[in-house]
Amino acid sequence: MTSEVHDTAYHRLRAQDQRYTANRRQIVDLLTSSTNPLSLPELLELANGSLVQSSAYRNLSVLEEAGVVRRLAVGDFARFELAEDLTEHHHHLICDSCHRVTDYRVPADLEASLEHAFVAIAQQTGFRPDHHRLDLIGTCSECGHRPGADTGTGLAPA
Amino acid sequence: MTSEVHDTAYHRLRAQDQRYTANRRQIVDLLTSSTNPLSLPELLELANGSLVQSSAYRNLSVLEEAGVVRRLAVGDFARFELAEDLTEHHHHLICDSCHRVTDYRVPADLEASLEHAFVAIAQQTGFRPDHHRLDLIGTCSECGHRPGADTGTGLAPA
DNA sequence: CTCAGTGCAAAGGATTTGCATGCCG
DNA sequence: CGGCATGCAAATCCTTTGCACTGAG
Repeated sequence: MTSEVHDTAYHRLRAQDQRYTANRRQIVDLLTSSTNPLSLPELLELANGSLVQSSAYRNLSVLEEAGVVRRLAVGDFARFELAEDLTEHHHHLICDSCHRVTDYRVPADLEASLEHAFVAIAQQTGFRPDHHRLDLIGTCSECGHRPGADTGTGLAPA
Repeated sequence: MTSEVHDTAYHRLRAQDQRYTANRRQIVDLLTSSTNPLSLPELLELANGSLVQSSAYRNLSVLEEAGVVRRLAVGDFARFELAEDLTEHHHHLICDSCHRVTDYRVPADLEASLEHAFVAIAQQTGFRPDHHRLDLIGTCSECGHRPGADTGTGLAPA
């Protein structure tokens, strides 16, 4: 399954005349093993010094353009996760306090109702939807206990 | 209706020992008359030189804390709109190309289904939802005609 | 008078880019 | 070999902050 992700990543990069280098592979690995979207500092920390900021940003851009990675804008900085077709369709719980993001899913019939509504929207407005986003914004269970927690970097509090 | 918004804004600021100054009033005016969330450059442009960047940011922060304005993170920069209880509940069509945002609404029964699902999520995860966000990401009708359009600033192309 | 609000300029922080070097194909 | 990927450092862009000044109560 994870090798399948690498396989897909490889082919999508190839399709854009890009290489699937060790650095890019490691980024995909880290995103694959994480249960939720990662900020760049988090990614660098998980890589334990083997990734460099600027190259990581560059590689994330390449991966994003190849459709392997998706970039999210949460709070003041970006978070990255695998493209949806490499994971299961899911949505995000976003904590207003610590800016951490957790995945969740809704029942299939609700997703179906949403899709149905989007078709109507598209027809009415001429907007061509690519995907949707159903985020819940609030306070995560952890910050519920520690009011005011906010690390700024998106890293776990010390 | 618009004077009602000012009235509410006034009282919410007062509740935080803040004044409802001419600058703040103008920001609320501009947000009220716009049909969609505005970036800061857009706001300044609409104000035609009568607003200053740093003060506008500061006032938007004050208005946000008072619950008059909501800040969105779209793409690389922030966009601002009136708080939801000063408008109707709505969602956003976000154009991947020009980063412009348009409001839309879904049927009430679908909103009800969503709320229902969120209650379940909250119980399962301990996450305490404040509000939700149902964005459609794709290409707006305008960019569908002009592929690749992206002004960077969120301002309309020249 | 006093203190919050304002404008200007400088600082800050996330992200991007220029450039010389290293390595894959 | 040739060109893309990499790392470092400097630059960029949005946003925030420091500071002196102004105006309302």
